[in-house]
Amino acid sequence: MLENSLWLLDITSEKEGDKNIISLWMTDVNGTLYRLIDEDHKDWVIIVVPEEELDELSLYIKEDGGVDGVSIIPVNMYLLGKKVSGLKVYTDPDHLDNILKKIRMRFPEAKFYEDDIRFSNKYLLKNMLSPSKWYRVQYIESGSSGNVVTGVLKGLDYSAELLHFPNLRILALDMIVASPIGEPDPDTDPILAITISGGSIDQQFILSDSDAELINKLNKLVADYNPHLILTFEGNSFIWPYLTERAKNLNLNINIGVFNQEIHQSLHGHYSIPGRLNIDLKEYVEGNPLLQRKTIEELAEFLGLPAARKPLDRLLYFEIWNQNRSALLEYSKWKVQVILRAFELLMEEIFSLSAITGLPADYVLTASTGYQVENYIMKNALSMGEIIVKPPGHWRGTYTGGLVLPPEPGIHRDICVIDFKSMYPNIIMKYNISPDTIVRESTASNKIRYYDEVGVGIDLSKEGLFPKIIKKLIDERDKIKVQIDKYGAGSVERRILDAHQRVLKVLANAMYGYMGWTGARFYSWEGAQLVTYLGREIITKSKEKCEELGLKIVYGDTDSLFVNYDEDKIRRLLHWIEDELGMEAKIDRIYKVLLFTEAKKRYAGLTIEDYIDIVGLEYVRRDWCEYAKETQYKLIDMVLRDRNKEEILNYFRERVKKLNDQKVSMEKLIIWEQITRRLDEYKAMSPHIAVAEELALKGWKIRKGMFIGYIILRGSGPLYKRAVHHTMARIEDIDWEYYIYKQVIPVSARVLEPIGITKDDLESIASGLHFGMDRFLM
DNA sequence: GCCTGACGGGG
DNA sequence: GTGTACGTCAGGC
Repeated sequence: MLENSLWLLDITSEKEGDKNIISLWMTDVNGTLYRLIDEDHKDWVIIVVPEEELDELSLYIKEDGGVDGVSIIPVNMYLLGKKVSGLKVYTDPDHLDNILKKIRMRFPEAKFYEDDIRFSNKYLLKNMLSPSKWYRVQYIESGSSGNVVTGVLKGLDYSAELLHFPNLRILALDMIVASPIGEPDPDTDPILAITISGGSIDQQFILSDSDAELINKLNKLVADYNPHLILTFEGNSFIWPYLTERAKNLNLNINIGVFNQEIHQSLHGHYSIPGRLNIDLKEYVEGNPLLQRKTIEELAEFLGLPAARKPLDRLLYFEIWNQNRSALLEYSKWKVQVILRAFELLMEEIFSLSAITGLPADYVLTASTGYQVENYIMKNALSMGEIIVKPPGHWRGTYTGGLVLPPEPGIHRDICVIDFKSMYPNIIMKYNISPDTIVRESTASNKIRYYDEVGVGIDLSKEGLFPKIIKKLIDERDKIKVQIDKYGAGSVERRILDAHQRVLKVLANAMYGYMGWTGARFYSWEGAQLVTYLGREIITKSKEKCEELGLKIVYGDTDSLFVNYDEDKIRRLLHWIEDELGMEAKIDRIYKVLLFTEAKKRYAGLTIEDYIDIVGLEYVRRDWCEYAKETQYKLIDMVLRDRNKEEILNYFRERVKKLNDQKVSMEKLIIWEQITRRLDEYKAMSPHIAVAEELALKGWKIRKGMFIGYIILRGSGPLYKRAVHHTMARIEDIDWEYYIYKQVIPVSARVLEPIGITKDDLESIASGLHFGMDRFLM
């Protein structure tokens, strides 16, 4: 038997003969790939029946179940906090369905659990394994073919090693396809080029006779290089489905798995490449709220990577391919370089997310936050003796959320923001709120705390699953924060630890949202409702305390209070919060100048660090054109820095004049909006929907999540009849007045009204410009 | 003028 | 396919 330190890349399960075998795909520190198989893993189901039927059920399965190889273990576990006895029945996955069918008929009362978890995931959960971690592995080598060591797994121990990654071989890939009419179709439109880069490879295959050649080259190149990871941008949503379909039409395969297996679609639109990780950075971008437009250009900018010489829109690929091919080929090369560099910068985060949640590094990005959190909860539930329940699935209706105090409109000076530290996670811990501690009956006792106001009781006799998990996340994070200081700024170790602690924080913060999610296995409507209720209580009491102390409150939202910056009173407030409420609050930021309109959730401030902070206003939103947003930013800057009205109005006039003179580039006039549902599900017409329908008629696939960038043109009728896709707009058709009166003026008025400049004033200036007046008298 | 649908960012 | 609160616009009557 051999032993080695190996890093778990991925897990797959497949049928070989009549056996379902698990393959662990691992790599050693040098990058040698291992496939270790485990044939012993059985699928299982937990069956809970009334106590008195337990023996009968056990006997029935043993004698009448009619299936060989079944083993039964009696278990005592918790079902959402309630102790239950049941049977854990192990068998092959193929037989599981059959057995369940029979038992269901014979024991109609029986409840089944954990039969809805994927076979390979059960393996990880049962053995407490996470991908993207190191293990001490014992195995018997059964051969080694090409670049892969194959063997039979004999034992595996967790290794605490966290601070380095194996030497991974990485390939980034991009593909160019185009069609004269609309969306390229794999039935008719060949692959025009494939760009691949990574390690010493830097290649671009360009279509000559047939694209079959391109596919063959791709297959060969992947086999030769044997990468651990294949990176794309939009691989799962576009490249892989197109490539596999195109290959099928040519009687070829995309057989880029480690043993030349085909790539195939697995869960939730993820494509699985056996033995390799398929990481699609589009999915990273979609999960990162700091990125608005979800484009590769934005990702590059976000990470400080070089920009494309000129971003190219997919709608124009056909035209560009025919007229300026080299530009398109260069663009594709730029894309793969961005993908490679971006992954270098993001790998710590992605691998941390994988190691902590227990989902493989490629699938973890495909999974939404809810499923990431859920997998982490499942890991912990199992080790705490909780049965993993199924999602209850029915929506219990909406409930009241956080409390928002009305802002005091106008300009304020020296305001500080008091912020409760991780308010919801702390409420969950302090009040023991968890699906397994909720009590529905209003039984008052010393072990049950009942909240009349929301009609929810909490069992205080044992610590709940969610509080335990949050505590663990916080403890682990604290440990890392101590460890982190041992390493120098910019070191690999520090970056890994930092990514790790950020993921722990994100998960802790996501627990409340998960609790209120209808689709969650551990959905707890009562729990989520109680959390927000207690949050409102805390903020209300703190507000009253401020008033008592003589701190003037100008605004507050959910877990924050904006008060005048009086250090002494604030110190007393913070102590009171700690002593009386048992919560922790801190000074989050201090504003020299702060601007509020009448609207909640919208303000702008100048911090003591001289940083302009803009919240909720049009400047931070993507559904306003760039030109209007730039204007608003500059006006905010001028207002907060006490520039005089004349100067401010001069700037405004200059901005409107540029539009009036038609001297603004079209790019800055694009309005971006997202398609959030299928087109036939829309009840109302609006510009971006009209444009999307237009594109659909031209043969483009309109997918949920797509961004439509449109321009408003001159003409009559509703806006949606005058909106065109930005690639199809001509500058001479632009409705400049729309941009003046419906874009620039509203966003300007919003931030100028607090200093006494009205929308009417601005409109007079604008109309004055039409008539050739360049001076406005107030 | 008022209501509804749709969108996006905040905490 | 984590939650609720909120403002704003366009469309449609």
